[in-house]
Amino acid sequence: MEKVKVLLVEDDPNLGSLLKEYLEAKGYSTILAVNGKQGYDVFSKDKFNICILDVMMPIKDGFTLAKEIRAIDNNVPIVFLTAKSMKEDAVEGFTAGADDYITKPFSMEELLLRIKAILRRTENKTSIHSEQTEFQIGNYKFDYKHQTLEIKGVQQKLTTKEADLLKLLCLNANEILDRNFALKSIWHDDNYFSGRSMDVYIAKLRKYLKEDSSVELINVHGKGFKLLIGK
Amino acid sequence: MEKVKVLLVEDDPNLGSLLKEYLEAKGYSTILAVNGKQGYDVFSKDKFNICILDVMMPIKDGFTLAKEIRAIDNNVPIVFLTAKSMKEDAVEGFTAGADDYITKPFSMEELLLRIKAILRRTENKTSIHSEQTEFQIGNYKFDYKHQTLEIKGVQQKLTTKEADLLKLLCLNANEILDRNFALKSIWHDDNYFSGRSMDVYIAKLRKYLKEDSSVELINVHGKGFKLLIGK
DNA sequence: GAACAATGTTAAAATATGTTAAGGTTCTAT
DNA sequence: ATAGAACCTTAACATATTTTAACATTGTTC
Repeated sequence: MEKVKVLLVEDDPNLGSLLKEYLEAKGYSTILAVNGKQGYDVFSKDKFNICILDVMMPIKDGFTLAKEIRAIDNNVPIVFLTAKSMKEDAVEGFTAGADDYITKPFSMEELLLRIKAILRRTENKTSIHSEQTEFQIGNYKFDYKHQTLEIKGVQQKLTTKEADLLKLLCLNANEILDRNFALKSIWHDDNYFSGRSMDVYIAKLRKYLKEDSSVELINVHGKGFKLLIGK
Repeated sequence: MEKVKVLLVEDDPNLGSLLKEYLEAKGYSTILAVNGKQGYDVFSKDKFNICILDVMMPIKDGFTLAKEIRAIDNNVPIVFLTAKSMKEDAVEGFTAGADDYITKPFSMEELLLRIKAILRRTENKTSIHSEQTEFQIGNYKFDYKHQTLEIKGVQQKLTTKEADLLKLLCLNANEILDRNFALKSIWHDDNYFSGRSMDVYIAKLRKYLKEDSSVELINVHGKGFKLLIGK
């Protein structure tokens, strides 16, 4: 994972270096600029994952800077730090294309949490896959993303429902996958018919999985199913 | 543009209906649920653009509900309303996959602004209006603006519909492109015939994309399509 | 072990999607 | 304006996926 780069523009040197230090300690590569003009220069030369801008600054205020940044990059997340709590300011800030704003005083933890929330949202779109997508089931290799189950070089294509159910079973391997939990997760419903439908899929999965005798898909009466793997 | 759908879960009936009214007035289609359980039921039956959850509720609290919602939909934005201002709670909230949280008391305008910020962030990434115009699809290079798809120096000209659909798929690469969302975005209509038309285009795109075996355009039954890129 | 509930299993019914080609419609060059 | 090309929709038929039905088996309770 690449290090996240933060542009921090804050004219108060105490707060600025404090935040920079904190963010660095949390693993973010942070550049601190002390006014809007410098902030713009830095931004135009480098690429950042997120910008944190103080609103009230001499020379060039945060809103103006945000607009200039937007002109260069329409997508980079921008967070405002503002002492003002007035509605109008907030409106102006968001209009300028902000993704969030934090009113001073704030805790550094809160800032961090908001940064994380924003990054998660943006990164999720671009990173190939953050969730687990490949599973080893005995001698089988299950690729959830591609919906395939392979053993001895033979590949079985799975349907969406088959893959969903098998994934849940894998995530709960050697533990009970609760019947109702699975139904709600996949069928979004736990009525009688959905239940019977799931039972049908369990039967199908058992068929697929019988090439490896160390793998078993058993029922736990009244509770759910358990995928027993290996050993 | 389709109306934005908001799921609001708030146990205080006064605050709840006040917010609902306000959001409706602002043009958001809002469903109000009065507790976590009801919120879950509503969510599992319908599709929402954003969820606003009160944290402290009887029966099922907002954090628990958020986890359940995440199990169904890993992407829908979640905002917490919380009277608590403790760090720990905030941490737990964000861990549960929240995109923002607002501490009571808050102004309705602030809520609206935060909702807007989040929606802009999410929609821009996936909507046909995204500014992004060039995409790498395995060994293919797709130029949306010029409507071309190129591999090994061979250039295929795309029609408008082909390019639109491929762009939406790229913006949601490795994730599900919801069938109805795509239909509404490109065909401005989700009736039967538009759907069949889209299926025809999917088939055409599959033909174009079969030069690179690491690229797959698969169907997710009842949901939509997924463009799988790489590995 | 009788009665009921839960699960196993297979197949038919109902939906959804895949694909090709035939019809329309719109655009473009003359 | 009009023929031809390009594009989009609709039709028609094929296949895939999911749900429902039907009946068999297993487990639980008393």
